[in-house]
Amino acid sequence: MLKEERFQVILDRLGQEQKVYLGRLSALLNVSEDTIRRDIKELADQGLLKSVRGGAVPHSPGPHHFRDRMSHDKEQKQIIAVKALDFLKDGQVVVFDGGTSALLIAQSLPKDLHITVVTNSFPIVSLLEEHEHVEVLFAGGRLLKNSFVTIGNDTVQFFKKFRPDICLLGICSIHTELGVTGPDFEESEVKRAMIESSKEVIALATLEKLGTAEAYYVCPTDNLSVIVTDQSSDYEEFDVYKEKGIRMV
Amino acid sequence: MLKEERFQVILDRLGQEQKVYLGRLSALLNVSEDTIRRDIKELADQGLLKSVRGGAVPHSPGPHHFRDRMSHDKEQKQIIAVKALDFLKDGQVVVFDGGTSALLIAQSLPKDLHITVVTNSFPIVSLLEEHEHVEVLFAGGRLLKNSFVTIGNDTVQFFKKFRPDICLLGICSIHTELGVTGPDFEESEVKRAMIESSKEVIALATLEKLGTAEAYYVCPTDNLSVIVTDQSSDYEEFDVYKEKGIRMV
DNA sequence: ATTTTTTTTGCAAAATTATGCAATATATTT
DNA sequence: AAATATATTGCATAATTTTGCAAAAAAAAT
Repeated sequence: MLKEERFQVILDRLGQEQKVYLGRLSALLNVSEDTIRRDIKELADQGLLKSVRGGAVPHSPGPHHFRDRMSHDKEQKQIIAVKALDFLKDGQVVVFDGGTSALLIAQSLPKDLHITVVTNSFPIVSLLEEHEHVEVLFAGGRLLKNSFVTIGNDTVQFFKKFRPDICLLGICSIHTELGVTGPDFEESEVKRAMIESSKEVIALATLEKLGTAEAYYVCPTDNLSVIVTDQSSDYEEFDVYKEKGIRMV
Repeated sequence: MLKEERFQVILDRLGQEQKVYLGRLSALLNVSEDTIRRDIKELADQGLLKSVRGGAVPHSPGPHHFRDRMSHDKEQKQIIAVKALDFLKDGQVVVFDGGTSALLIAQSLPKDLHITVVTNSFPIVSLLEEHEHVEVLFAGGRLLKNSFVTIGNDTVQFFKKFRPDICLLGICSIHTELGVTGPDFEESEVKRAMIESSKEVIALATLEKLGTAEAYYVCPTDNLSVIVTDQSSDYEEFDVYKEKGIRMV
């Protein structure tokens, strides 16, 4: 029996059931479980299914939905979130960026904090639902379906109307020379507006973001007041920022 | 049994029930509560549900969980929603009011309709998440926590920027002499802005709303093009509107 | 403040998967 | 057709993950 035939059988079954087991397939096709396992691995590499312990399940395709990206760096980002909370005080007006870093901060926000939140992110609003003492100002604009933030000129103009105390800025890439950059033009525009209107910018960056750059320019590193990262140990790179008067946490 | 199968069971249950319990699931799936707890934790990390003490509740980090307390007139409003759908055509720019009437329309919206929606309501956006061909423009402003709409001057200004084809307007109270009125000043302001910018206004009113009035003025009846109600039988009151050139459905 | 319940954490047993290796089958070259 | 190279398969073993249990910690309830 050809390997391709087994592939077909496996995929057919997955088309009908929601799962396949190593043992069953092994018995059905008269090969060892190892073989089936290798088959599944190969199919998984092609993205045709998802290999799981004990078998396989249909691969849920589709481009990165908002929910998926959340799990990525979660530990590191959670660490960052906790550190960043120290900067928030009662009475402040705070901008929350649309990224997942800021989202985790919103998630950890104490219920008794009295602040005004300015944001363009629906998930943030959703999380702040229960916080009675948080006033929310939402930036209008065109809705970006996959990340649930608003963008465009309206959004930019909205941020320009305020003078918030703090901006919690999720960082895609940051580089000592090239400054802060991001992968999307319109989101970069919005970030820039947030930054320029705020008195103080707190950058939220996992270590892997440091020293990288992307296509669209957001702002120079000078605009940042604080960079919050997930590691306490010192890197040489930290010193470059410190010399610029940026506080590293 | 695959771990993924348990995941599926848990998520399925959450799709139907409002919550799931560790104990029940443990018994149902023949695994320890610890395992269920870990499953829930994993699903929670992916944002597929929210882990709570003793079990889990539905939750997406995207919108989705703006709880709609629209039990009141649901049947009548559903009737209205279906009727109102006839007015929506591909290519139109449509304003959705923040009320529950408009919400039900959004819920019944065909997936293949190509329209641009302008709204100040989070629940509307949440419902439109899956509609690929609907572009959403969201009005920024101050967030009203209990109804999840934005209000205030920013919201008003946002609507003034457009010239939508249709405005789907939920009606609190309408009176042949006094016009359309509502119970909240700021919401009235927003409604007025929606109405004034739109070419055509479709009023959504259950019968009990007819002939009543409230504290804050929204607009005269002249501004309405169509009134959609939940009864086909004719009332004398209908004729008054018809004489004014308003179509009754 | 105390009791009860639930969650977290460490740990060991069981199950699953990855890896190296030898045997077999398949393809390619001469 | 024979020889050689390449790929596939099954098995043993090592590494990893999952799972349930028990104790400690934390959170509600009283």
